[in-house]
Amino acid sequence: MAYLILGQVAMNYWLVKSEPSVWSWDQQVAKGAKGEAWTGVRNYTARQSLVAMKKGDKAFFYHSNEGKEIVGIAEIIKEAYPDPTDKTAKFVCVDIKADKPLKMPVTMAAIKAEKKLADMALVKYSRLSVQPVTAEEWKLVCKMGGM
DNA sequence: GCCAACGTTGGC
DNA sequence: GCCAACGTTGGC
Repeated sequence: MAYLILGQVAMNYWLVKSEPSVWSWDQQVAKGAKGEAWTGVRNYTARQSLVAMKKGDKAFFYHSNEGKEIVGIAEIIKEAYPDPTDKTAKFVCVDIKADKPLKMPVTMAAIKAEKKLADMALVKYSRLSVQPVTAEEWKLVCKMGGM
């Protein structure tokens, strides 16, 4: 059932992945409140999530390949618009800013070890770079991250 | 560095 | 529209 908080639909939660050698959490933090365009997504499943993102939604920031851990929480500050780096004009991007780091990064190993997180897209669809996170998953990962 | 998973491309 | 070949992602 959908419910309302102060007249707004409850926010949605997401997870975005980046190889830290390409774009890291620290680089995201350095961009501050004005954030940065999350470009380069070239997968239609991931695109669906980008389109569904609303301003104010939160997203886990995951480091793939190196680290393999959720390191921080980002906030969507601009909803989907055409990705300027996409010559085919089919794909979109959003702008995100760093919100806050997790006190303790939550590793892929820790997520796999937690039975309640077995259905996370991060585990089931390991190649998907932008994905939804349920409110239950969000809460649990935050707790594991010392938040 | 390997390779499984899986999305995309292109010949038919 | 099918499907084999190919390319990419990302965990290990």
